[in-house]
Amino acid sequence: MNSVAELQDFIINGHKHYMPHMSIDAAIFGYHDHQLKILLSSYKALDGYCLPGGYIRRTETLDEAANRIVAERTSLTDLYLQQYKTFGDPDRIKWNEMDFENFSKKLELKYIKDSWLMDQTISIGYYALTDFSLVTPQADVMSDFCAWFNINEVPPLLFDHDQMVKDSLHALRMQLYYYPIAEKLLPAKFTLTEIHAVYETLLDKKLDIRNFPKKLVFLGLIKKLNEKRNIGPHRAPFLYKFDKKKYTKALETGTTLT
Amino acid sequence: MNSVAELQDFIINGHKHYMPHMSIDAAIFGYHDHQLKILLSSYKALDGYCLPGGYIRRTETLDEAANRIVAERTSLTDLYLQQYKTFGDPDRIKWNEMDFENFSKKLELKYIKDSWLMDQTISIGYYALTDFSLVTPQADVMSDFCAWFNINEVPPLLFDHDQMVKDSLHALRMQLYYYPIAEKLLPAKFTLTEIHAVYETLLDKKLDIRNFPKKLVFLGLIKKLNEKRNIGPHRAPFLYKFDKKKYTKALETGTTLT
DNA sequence: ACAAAAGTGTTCGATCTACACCCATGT
DNA sequence: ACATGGGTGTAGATCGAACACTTTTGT
Repeated sequence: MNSVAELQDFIINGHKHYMPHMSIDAAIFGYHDHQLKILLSSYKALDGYCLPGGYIRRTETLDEAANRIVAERTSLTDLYLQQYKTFGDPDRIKWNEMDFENFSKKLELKYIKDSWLMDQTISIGYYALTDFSLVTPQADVMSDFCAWFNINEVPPLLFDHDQMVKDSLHALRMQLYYYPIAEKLLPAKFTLTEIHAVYETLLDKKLDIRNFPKKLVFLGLIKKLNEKRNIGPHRAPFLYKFDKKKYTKALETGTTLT
Repeated sequence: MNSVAELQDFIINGHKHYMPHMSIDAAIFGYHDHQLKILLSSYKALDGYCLPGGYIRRTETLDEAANRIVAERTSLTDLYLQQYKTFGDPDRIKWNEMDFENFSKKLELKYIKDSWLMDQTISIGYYALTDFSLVTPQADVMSDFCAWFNINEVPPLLFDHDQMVKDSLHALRMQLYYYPIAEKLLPAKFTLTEIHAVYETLLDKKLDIRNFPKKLVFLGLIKKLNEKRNIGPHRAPFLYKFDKKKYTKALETGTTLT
């Protein structure tokens, strides 16, 4: 949805193609080089930031919808995506935070107030995980802007999105103990130092540098390759890769990792 | 909702008071004396069983709605209740399984086909846990009947409810390792044998009779009382109770229990 | 030779598992 | 005294946590 005309049509007729009263909000986490970020957007004439979201097409599964919504902002598909909780407090959206008139004026739209979009909405929370260096955040007609924020510098968000960030981050960290999620954040071949940094950053705690690889190799999740990477004036580190079979099996059954 | 007139009004005007396109389905698990059961209902003129469900009032939170829905079937409030997953496949409800004409005729209703109820619906899955001996299952105008089924004798269910049972049971068992859920299934004072049976039955596996109490007492979750129960011609077992403080704290933070 | 990062092994304590016999009570 | 279910302790294995020095490489 990129033109104002399309948006106008969406506002009037969207409920024929999308499920009304229902949205998906995505906490998209991005890792790169010891940093954990989250993608926030701001809407035209709304004062503040929120998680990117969208609606569910009547022909889509929830996972498909979440994938599409995330792809619209990141241009990436196939990143790690998980439903974690559904939010439905009747007062989760504070309508005084929405400035319809301003919004409509800014975009030269009509019918905002009576639109299906303005009814009470329950939101399905998804989180996604990707390498933020691969992503150029995309705004669209409704959003002023869309950008990565450092996880420790997230401003207070609109609606119940503070809660969503908190819950999604908690879910992500819990899952990290059971599922080898890190695969999507690393190149096909990576060093021990790199994967170690991923875990430390996502969990926001120190992991013993000597015990950590033991566990991963013991579990069979990663395999040492007979290659090294040249990194300048230092000892060349060995490269590792995920064992695809063990990895996908672990995604199903779960493994523990401290 | 107990009269046909109320139901008729609900079918026509319900969307003013309830969120349309959205329902809650509850997997209500009941434990008693080594048995695990689940509450199923069947709808008039629908061929088969399904999980009890309901709609969300526009003034309710999701948890409140789930509580109400569960209370309508069990007459109990305040049982252990958890949201575990939201289901939204566009084909999750096979409309050929719904026999509107038959249903309408049976209840002498009009307007079924055009009702808000007949649109595509996303369902929020909750599970609940209670002592089934405390519950007399309640049917209502829409349901023929509502009864406890042994968990191993659940017939194939309508819609995507087989998946719901599977997922909810999995969620329940996972949570049982982290949260001392059993409290709601036992009298205030209980014996080690009783709580042991609860865990073995819910997890469907053997737990060492000697190691099990060690863990619980070590964690401080339960406390030995200076009372015994008279159980006839055998040694009288000591009674235990949950340590409320530790218990509620564990509900927040989680504990592990193997 | 030195600076920078990689890589590696052992010990200790905690925890988990497995396992079998004696105890208390009522009839 | 006996039948029934209640209750307890220990040893071995496994797992996780803590910890510091040597190796490699390019300049």
